[in-house]
Amino acid sequence: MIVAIVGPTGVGKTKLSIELAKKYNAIIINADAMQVYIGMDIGTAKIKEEEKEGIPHYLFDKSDVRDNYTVYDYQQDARELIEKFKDRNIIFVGGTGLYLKAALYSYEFRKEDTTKNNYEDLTNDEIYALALKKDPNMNIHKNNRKRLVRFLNKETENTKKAEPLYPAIYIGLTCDRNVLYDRINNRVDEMFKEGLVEEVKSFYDQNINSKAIKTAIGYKELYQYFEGSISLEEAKDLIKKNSRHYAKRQYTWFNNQMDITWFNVDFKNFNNTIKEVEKYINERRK
RNA sequence: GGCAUCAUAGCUCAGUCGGUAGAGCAGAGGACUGAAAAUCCUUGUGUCGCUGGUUCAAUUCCCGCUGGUGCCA
Repeated sequence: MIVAIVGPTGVGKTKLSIELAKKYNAIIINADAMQVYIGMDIGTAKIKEEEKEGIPHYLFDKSDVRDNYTVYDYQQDARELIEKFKDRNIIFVGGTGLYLKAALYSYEFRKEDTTKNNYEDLTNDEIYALALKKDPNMNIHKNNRKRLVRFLNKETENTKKAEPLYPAIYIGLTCDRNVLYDRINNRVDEMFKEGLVEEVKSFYDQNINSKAIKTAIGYKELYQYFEGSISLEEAKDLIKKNSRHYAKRQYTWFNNQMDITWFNVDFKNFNNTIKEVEKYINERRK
């Protein structure tokens, strides 16, 4: 059985994953694009060693921060684990919808041009025109330069709609939007107390400017602070804001890209939530 | 106390030489096949502080009131 626990940042996915893993004697596989990196701990709210309660965790701390770990790598690694543990219960936990879909749905990544032309000297309109020339049905917006360039560098694109490849039970954790935003804000304050600034500073001092650092919320903003372009307070507020925006995008993905069953989290009595989810899983696996 | 100045969307503020208003941020919705915590798209009606006056018509001009800010006492 494969269970995937999804939802926005800060709803309690990690906690639920441990409880369910204990009940179903499952292993846990990370489905979070940033928790794969070694050393990015506080800022990614990664589970601590003592919280794992002896349950095997995979694809956490998988890559060096300096390396570019991509969806493609994730798909390979995740599917390898699915095969390896096909006789066991597997729980995916994480908020990166694309990673989950790449692992569990029929995503096929096609070969890309390795010369990596980034079309730097072309305007958005010119790149857009090139993409349309390549495929008139292409529907990437002309301002989405990053995706247009990627599209142009690909030999072909798989246009088939992605179907579920590995049967899985999708559990979505959610709560009232205002409650979630409060939780996110408070969690950022907690991260600062736990030493987020020091964690990020050590990367900064090592002169690391990798994709992971430039991408991850909590890291990119503190880099701006170290570089002197914003104050520490501003960095903190930015982290909160970006986390809120991120949570919203996660909802958009999970609501529209995957077939999720949502559960409202009872923060006062988390056991209620666990029981509700467990009941649902037991019904579904019959 | 006197003089000046401000009061407009949740916030910061534009603006209307008088015809009931618009940006940024916040918020909301959406897209998504090798950077995904990324990248990109769509979305702004609110007693224009309160009361009265002038006017066909006032958020806009005028009197007063209330509150904020600054300067002078």
